[in-house]
Amino acid sequence: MDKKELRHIYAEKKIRESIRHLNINDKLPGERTFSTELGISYMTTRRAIDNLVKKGLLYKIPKKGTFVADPKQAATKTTKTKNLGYFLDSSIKDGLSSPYYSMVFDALEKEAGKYGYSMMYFSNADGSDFLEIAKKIDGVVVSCFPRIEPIIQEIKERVAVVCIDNTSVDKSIPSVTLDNFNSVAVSINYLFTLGHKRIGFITGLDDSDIGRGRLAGYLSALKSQHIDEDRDLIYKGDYSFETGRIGADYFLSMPRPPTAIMCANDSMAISALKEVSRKGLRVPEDISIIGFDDIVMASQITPALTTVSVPVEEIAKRAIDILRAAMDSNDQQYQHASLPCQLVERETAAEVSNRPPEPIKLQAY
Amino acid sequence: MDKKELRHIYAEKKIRESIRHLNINDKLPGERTFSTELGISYMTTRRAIDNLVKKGLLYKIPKKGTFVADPKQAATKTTKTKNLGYFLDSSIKDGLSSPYYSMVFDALEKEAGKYGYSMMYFSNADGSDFLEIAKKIDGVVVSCFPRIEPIIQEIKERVAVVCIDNTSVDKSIPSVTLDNFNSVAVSINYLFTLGHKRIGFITGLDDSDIGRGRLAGYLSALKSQHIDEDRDLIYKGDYSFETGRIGADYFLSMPRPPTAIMCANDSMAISALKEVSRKGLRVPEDISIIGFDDIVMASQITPALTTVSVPVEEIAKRAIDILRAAMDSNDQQYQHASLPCQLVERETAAEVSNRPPEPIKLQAY
DNA sequence: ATGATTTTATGCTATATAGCAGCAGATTAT
DNA sequence: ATAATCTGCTGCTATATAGCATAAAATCAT
Repeated sequence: MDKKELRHIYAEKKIRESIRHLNINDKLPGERTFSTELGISYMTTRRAIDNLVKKGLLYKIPKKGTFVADPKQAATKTTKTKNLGYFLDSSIKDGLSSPYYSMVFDALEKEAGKYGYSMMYFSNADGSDFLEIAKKIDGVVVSCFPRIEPIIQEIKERVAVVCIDNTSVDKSIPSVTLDNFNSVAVSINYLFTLGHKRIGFITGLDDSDIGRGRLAGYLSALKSQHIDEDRDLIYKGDYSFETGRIGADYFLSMPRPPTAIMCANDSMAISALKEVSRKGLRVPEDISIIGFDDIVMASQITPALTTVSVPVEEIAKRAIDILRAAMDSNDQQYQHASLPCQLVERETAAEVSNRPPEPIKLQAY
Repeated sequence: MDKKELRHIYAEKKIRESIRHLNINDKLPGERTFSTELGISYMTTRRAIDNLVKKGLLYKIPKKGTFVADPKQAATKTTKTKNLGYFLDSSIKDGLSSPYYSMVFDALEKEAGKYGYSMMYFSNADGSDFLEIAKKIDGVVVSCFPRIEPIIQEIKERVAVVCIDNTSVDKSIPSVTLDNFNSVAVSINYLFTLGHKRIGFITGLDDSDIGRGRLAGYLSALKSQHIDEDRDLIYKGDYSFETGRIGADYFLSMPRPPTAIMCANDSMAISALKEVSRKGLRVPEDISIIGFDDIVMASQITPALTTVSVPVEEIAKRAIDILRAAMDSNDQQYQHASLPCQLVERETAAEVSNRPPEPIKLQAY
């Protein structure tokens, strides 16, 4: 080390050399590693790294480490807002206070924060000016539903877009979705292993991948067991508590009710659960119920809901990754990820009972 | 100098004080002057000054010195962003996916949208740069907690601020809060009319108005009925499901358990409910439970939770009103609104039963 | 006295140590 | 085997000393 050369400049050079062979997004060794290797104090080494970050050769994820940056993207810089949006169709019941979407938004905010982005939330209330909105953000995550597709296409012209939960109709927008089909199929098979043969299904809306995928998973699982599809065992819900209750009511009033009910989301499952027990039947002794989403409430009600857990953090991570890639290099890639979900066995699904449910005894209210 | 206070923070405060009498554009004494005066090292003092520069109270002419800045110039945001923020302390469990706060945020977004504002969400993750954030918004709603008060005071210098749920310690920030005291008192009185005399209370945290107000309401109601305060009937919770469960457990293991439990929020109430029924007791036949917040889940569990409904929309409306006023005219008004809440009678509170609860019979899990 | 030179004051940079907090892997206890 | 606990790593913050550079002030030589 040249006597006159400043330590941090020297460190900078050395670090630069030693990362030459690394690839983009590779993680650098720890800061103290460089420090001891170079025989230079920790803070000075750190400073050298910080300088390289400022110069765009490296980037940091706070608390995580330092990584090799893409030199191309360092060059491209327009005026960024450093804001990302989350767009939720107003037809979603309860908007952001709906338990599933609030989990998603919370996860997005945490993930975005890692890269210095702030999250905005937009519901498409009447009179929303999407051109104005687009100016406020660099990219947007959309809980995509067909009915808002025109709006999304409009936004797409302006900022990076990624759909979650559903894909766009023409697949021109990258997406992070769930393996709804297999998740439900696995759940139904689980009910089979518990001895259930008559399994009711309360659907979601059939206007989206989610609703269709979950129903298809149900039908496919039945088919794999050579059980004839019985339209009477399918109740058309819309994810609302209301239809969960009515659906349960409908099933219980059948001459031969199903011994298990799978619901396309947790809200309906919880509502069905409530209705079933209001009718004097016990869950899971008399009837098993499985939901979908694993909202916070699911594990906390009594009995705790057996349901399909959705990898919300992973969705957020992927979505933000896609947006960052799209924002940095202007070449949009049409990637579509479909994430697996996990059946969580709790207390609302059990072996089918041999005797039929007792006659219904309405409680007075 | 407080032992726990950071040196540079302390220095910042002191410097702030000592420049109060100076006029705009006056030159400050040298950095080393402050340093020796305060008995704090030069670099630390320097850092304090740099912070004040960042905050817009001072400005520097390189190599020349530091000068007093024009506060108006710093405060006056030239360009309106048409964004408002919602700031939630990261110590809040589950962040925005916590049911109460997601309701609040949703209501804020809807209300803000009426006036053409978009909502942003900020949690104070490590490394958040509040000065950057302040640039993105015209005003911010803060779910105020004492532990983030310093941050809020900092934000206040830049944008309009309103606290909800709690007030700021020095009351210098307008607020919209709840009448926690009377709401709980009314609930306890309601339990009295149902014949309950031994009423347990699971508290929230006593670091905020909310927690203290709700506890005070409980104590006051007891007093009004000339019931001696019994410390054993107060369990210290923290709003989490965990403490709800443990609290219920604690009460049930008493030689003479209370016949009713009031909880400082719904999460603890629901969790307590679950624990009580897990122990083989029935709600409300054996024990009554009342919550607070009326989160979405409250009306949907079985049995539906009797709870105190919080006027979330009204909170949002008032908060946005205050922000709009503050943003328009630059004269901040120190108004403090306290909104009444409504006891919602559902299924978890009923007349006290004459016979004591049956012996506890643990279910196997 | 005036220009040259040295000193000093002052803003700023370079470099260092100490310690915290979160996380992960290792180790120990149940 | 699992849970609980410890330990060490790692990124980060707080605080400090040493010393540079420049400009003003003081000193000095003529």
